[in-house]
Amino acid sequence: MEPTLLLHHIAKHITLTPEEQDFFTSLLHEKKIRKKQFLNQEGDIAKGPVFVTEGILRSYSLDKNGFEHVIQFAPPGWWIGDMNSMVKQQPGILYCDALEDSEVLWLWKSDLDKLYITVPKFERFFRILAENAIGTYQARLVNILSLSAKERYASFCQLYPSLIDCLPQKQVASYIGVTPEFLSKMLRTGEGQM
Amino acid sequence: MEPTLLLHHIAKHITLTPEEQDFFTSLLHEKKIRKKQFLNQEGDIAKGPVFVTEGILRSYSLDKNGFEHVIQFAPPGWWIGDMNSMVKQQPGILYCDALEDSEVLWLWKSDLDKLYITVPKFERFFRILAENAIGTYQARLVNILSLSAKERYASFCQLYPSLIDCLPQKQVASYIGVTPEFLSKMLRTGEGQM
DNA sequence: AACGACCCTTAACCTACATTAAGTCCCCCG
DNA sequence: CGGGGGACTTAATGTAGGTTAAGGGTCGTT
Repeated sequence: MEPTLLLHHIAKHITLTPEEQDFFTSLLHEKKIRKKQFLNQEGDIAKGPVFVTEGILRSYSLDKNGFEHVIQFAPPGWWIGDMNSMVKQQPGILYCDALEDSEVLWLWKSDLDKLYITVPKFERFFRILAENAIGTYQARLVNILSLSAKERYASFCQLYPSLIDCLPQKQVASYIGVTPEFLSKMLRTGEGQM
Repeated sequence: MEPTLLLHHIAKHITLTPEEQDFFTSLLHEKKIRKKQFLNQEGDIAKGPVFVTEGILRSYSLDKNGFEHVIQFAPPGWWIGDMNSMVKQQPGILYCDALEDSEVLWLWKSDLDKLYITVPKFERFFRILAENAIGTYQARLVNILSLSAKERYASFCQLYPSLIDCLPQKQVASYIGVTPEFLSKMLRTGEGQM
């Protein structure tokens, strides 16, 4: 197991003693997820928080016509999952799968609850994490509600410069909320203006 | 000041000693906000978290054509604000105003930071709060991305049965992402099906 | 009582985006 | 080497929802 990325990530917000670090690490599980394999499907109950160490995962919903709508991409260093399902241990509304062969670290929700009690510093860590996520979701909502498709694309490019050219175009289309056909036309036509 | 609602709200998730409760209460500020008055405007730096005790607030963005897009409604018992602005103390992207004469309790971000240190239990409280908010935002995104306007309206009615008939219709329209004219037409035409 | 402010409605017209349907390219797998 | 599936494109046609413009109702203020 290679928890270095995750431990660095944590060290940015809280300072752990070696023992605390070891205890935390002992709760982690590793999982390899090959391209197109699912981490979760709609209706599943999320086991616990999931941290990406390699590859790219995505979460998405499926509408009644069978179309996918990407909620989030998760390259290495990101967390992913259906929050309501994880927190309340209820069936989720999101699918979660790998766009490339990937690797994640995760822990059981029940172990996380124990962790909060034995190492309360983690309350702080996950609070900060959650607050940042809220900021991101608020910004995303503003985006979807108040920008045109072209502007949403521009905004995506700015926000995820690293993802833009390693992701199939149709995934980007799904994230910004248009069909692949329309994104294709948009990129051809609108080389210039907005 | 009337912090009962807020204290009840807190007691659902953590248990405070009388002293802790007093200390927390001593950090609170009360503010009355009359209808149409602003709590925050775009570009402001949020002072700290805001809890609604009376009335209704809303947060919204303003697009480049001057149209409003409601991000959230906050009746009594809800928190509201621009999370990125509050957490990172940077200019926000949201406006926040009162739809009715309202009353809120709030604390300075700097006092909140002190509170986390003197009463670490609050880390837990705000973590839980933030996690629930993420669940709500995820669900809202799924809604916007994968439902039609009619379905979004139905979903809104289900989620906020108490708000639906105390809110001007144009506010609901803005929340579900359509024009007031279109919502009006929708309600007339589609009495029956979906 | 009357003014304005605000909200809701209606209806004609408009457009950003979806749908459908071919067709190309390319890469992976047999 | 051959073929099939996935990703991308193109273009014709369709539609959900926007825009514009006008009129009417209600309420709070003077």
